[in-house]
Amino acid sequence: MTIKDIARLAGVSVSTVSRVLNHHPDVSEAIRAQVLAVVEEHHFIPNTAARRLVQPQGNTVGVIRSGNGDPFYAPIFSAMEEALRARGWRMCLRQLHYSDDELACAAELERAERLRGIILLGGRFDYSEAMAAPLGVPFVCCTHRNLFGDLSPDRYSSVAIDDEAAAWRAVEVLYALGHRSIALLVPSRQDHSPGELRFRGYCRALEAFGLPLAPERIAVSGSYSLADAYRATLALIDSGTPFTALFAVSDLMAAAAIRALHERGRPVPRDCSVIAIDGLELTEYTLPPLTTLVQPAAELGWQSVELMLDLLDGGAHRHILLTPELRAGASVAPPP
Amino acid sequence: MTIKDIARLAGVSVSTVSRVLNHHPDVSEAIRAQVLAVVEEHHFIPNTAARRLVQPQGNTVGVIRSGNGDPFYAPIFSAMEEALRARGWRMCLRQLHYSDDELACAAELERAERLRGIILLGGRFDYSEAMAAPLGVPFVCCTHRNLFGDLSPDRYSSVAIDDEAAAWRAVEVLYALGHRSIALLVPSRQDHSPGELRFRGYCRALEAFGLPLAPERIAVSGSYSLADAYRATLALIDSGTPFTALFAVSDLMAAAAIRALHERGRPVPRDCSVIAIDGLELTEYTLPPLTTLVQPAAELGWQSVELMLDLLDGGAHRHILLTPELRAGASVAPPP
DNA sequence: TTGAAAGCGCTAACAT
DNA sequence: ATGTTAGCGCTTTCAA
Repeated sequence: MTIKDIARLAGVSVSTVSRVLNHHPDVSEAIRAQVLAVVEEHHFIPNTAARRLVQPQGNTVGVIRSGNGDPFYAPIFSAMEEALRARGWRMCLRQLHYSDDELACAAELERAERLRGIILLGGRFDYSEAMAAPLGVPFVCCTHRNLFGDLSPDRYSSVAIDDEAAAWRAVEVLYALGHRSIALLVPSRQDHSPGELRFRGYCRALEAFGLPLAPERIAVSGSYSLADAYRATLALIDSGTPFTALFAVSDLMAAAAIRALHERGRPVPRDCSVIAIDGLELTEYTLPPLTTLVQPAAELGWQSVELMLDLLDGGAHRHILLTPELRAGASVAPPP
Repeated sequence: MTIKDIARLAGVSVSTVSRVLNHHPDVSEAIRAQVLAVVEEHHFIPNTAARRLVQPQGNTVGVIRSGNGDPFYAPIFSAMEEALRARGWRMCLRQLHYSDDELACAAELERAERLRGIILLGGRFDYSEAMAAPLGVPFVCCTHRNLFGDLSPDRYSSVAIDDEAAAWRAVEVLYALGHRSIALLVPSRQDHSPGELRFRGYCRALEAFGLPLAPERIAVSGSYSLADAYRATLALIDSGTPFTALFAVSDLMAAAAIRALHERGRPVPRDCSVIAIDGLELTEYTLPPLTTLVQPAAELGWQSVELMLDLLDGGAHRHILLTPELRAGASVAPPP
């Protein structure tokens, strides 16, 4: 079933069918109805491949999802998919692991699927001009910015929270409660990921509050995984370093940390407070409910689509910084 | 950049370039190398739209993801995406909410994207012949089977766990510990979702163990959401109905139930045991770590791809039943 | 082993 | 307002 068949059945030419299908105004109402009737009757849907072949501009946006497996990205991704579809755009997805090169993948996808633009969800912070060079279409970073590479800010767009500021706020909450020995749980001090920025925010906050930065109070887990966070927290506790509060850079890591603390006889928040950043829905129902800075997931998703469509419409690159909201759980309290 | 350009640059004809690109054997090594050199040099990737237009058979499998938002599906989906890509297939994704009609969406997607097959992730259990009729390509259901509709089993394939048996096992674990008043937390008794099957398994198990089926011990939450599960559990507790254990039909619901129990002064597992089905990674790190029947997520994902490719290869429809594994957490104990 | 040419289904000039 | 027709980039007969 092609438009040729529809044309024949409706007693019109293919171009008329094409016009009807593409909502062109210059078709008489009578003919339009006539054609649509046949289309409906046969459940006809035009061949997308042919359409894309002939239309220089497609309507597909690529989404590269890095750090796959992290539940934090799920609602952001869903929001993106919905926003894209609502605006009449197709999405082409590629899921990557943290170690994969998302920019190389993006370039490949762009050419293979004739993408109009690319949204990078959860990528890295260290793009160079050279890495971005193969990309022929605009791209927007969601949940990250290029803070470490030399790629100019007017070469890409982004939506993210201010990780450093968020970390500062987390530490501030603990400080305001009276904590002076605040430990940190982070995957790495210098992996150019959000963790590094949150580590920075932690350092700056301590400094601002006149607290010493004690390296022995920093648990480096090596990854964002629950298992690694759990192990690193146990090691921190077992090292004997005193601390009355812990700032975990992600909800997931905080959950693992709380279990570790509990198992070493340090109930949260009575013996130790825990705060984090991300705001998974589930951690609102854990014991204790986690106090955390919630990232506006849905907004991150649709803002990145908004940014993309604006770009495709000739708009300039922009960088949006969203503010996380403190979700008061029950994992923080004054020091014992 | 098209194969025409490549042909010109390599000093050969377009058909030769096409042959090289498609790994046809009848090309001399010299020419092949010559062409590949030009292809490499220009990072040429053939236009997929043109390719798909001309090839009667595409290489795209559609994935319809229902019940979007449930974190349980995430690892299954990732496994699918990876399996598909590893075998050289493209994936076209559509995310749906529980209320959407996945079969109608599938039919539309099939024609718009020229799909070869469709995988339904997390759909319903009540397909009729009429609903499946518009589908012109084979489909496989992942995590569900058609237990309520009249669609014949040889019209589709499936991979899932035996929900009823899993529920039975969950109840059995509680029974073996000595529990005789076992409550149930379920979204609905008759929504044709996995919950209904697990409800059935619960009923059958009680019957087999000679335990009465007390309707007042069944908390119906209305949905799979944390918030609803939390409310329903509070209502169950507040109703005064005695119970020493609770079987929640999903991990997520169990987490919410544990918090509710805790807040009403019934610590888990000392005062009340809780068991569930699904096996989210996170619930292994909650307090207490959840005892649950873990669904083999990765296997569900790649088995559904396996089934699909087998079907596309002329194979017959099959129905695979996987067995969940008991993950011993710390949320169950003998009754107080 | 290689090349020439037809045609996949569609859109968009251009004609009428 | 409607029809005719030339491609879009590719694969695949069919010839050489």
